[in-house]
Amino acid sequence: MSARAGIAVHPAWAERARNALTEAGYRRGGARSAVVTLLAEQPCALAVAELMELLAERDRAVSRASVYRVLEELERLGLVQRVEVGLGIARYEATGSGVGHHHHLVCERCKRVEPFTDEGLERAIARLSGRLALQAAEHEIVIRRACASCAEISRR
Amino acid sequence: MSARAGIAVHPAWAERARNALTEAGYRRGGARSAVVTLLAEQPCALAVAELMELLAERDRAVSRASVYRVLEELERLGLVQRVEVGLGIARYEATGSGVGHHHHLVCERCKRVEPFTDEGLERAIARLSGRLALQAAEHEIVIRRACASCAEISRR
DNA sequence: GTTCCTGCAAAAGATTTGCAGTGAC
DNA sequence: GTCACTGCAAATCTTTTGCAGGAAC
Repeated sequence: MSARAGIAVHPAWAERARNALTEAGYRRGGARSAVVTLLAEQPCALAVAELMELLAERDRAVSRASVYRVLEELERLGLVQRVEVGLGIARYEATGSGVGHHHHLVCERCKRVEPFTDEGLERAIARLSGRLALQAAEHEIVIRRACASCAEISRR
Repeated sequence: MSARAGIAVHPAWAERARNALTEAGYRRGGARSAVVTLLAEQPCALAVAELMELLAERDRAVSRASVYRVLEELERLGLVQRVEVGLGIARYEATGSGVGHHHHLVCERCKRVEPFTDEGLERAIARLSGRLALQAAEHEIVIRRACASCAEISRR
């Protein structure tokens, strides 16, 4: 489903996150560190359940309550973004400088979520921001369709 | 919050929805009709709670279970779109031909949801669809920022 | 030693489901 | 009269909160 262990996809983000947490007066607790480390290894947004499973697999289980609490802190600091892909559960991913900006493609059939980027789309959003006088607005684009493998299956 | 009563913003949609339901073998029950009528009057997506309140105000209260069931049927028929704006609750709105295609601006402060349209964005999405080989993909764009009145307040 | 962090269990919301009575055809 | 529709209540699922013990500083 995603990076197995140890390979930080966003090393700069991980460091920034730890510094920001320290500066904000948070202590370096085990649960908090584990969540930050895990998020730094993910190429795309994870659901809380997935996050907990991955943490448990590496013998660093964290309680549900702590996961939600840590994610909330990180979101408030602008380090994590909550992504709603339309299936009733929230997903979370690292965001901000040091992390590639991307949007999401959601498969209507298997529910898989994949990241994608598009220059033209970003330009259109930038122009739109000017028109609507939005400063620093976050944007999130979700496109729903059948993913490659599911489109294949339904074609049979 | 939205249209008060009786003024169908999407008359063509209402008729299409009723026909589609009939063709799909559904009977013209009271709850089903009430929900379709209400949705046809809304310029933007409603939460289930709002929908129930509006129905109750016009003395055509519908139970929560029925509202969810009707919305699910309509969604499956492609007549209604579920919109997740990132606050833990789903919103629903009429969609398809006869209804203006739009996206959503969500205020981070007061949680208000407003519709917006943008030609450049649509063109960018159309080009993107070609690139990703998506056929008939639905897209949904949510932009979060402070709305005009909230931006005003926080500036004081 | 103090204050924050964490896990557990319970609570709170949103949504779904089971079932029995009511209404459409 | 039959079968679908609806409402109620209970169940389920995600997320949040209260609290007591444990860890960081």
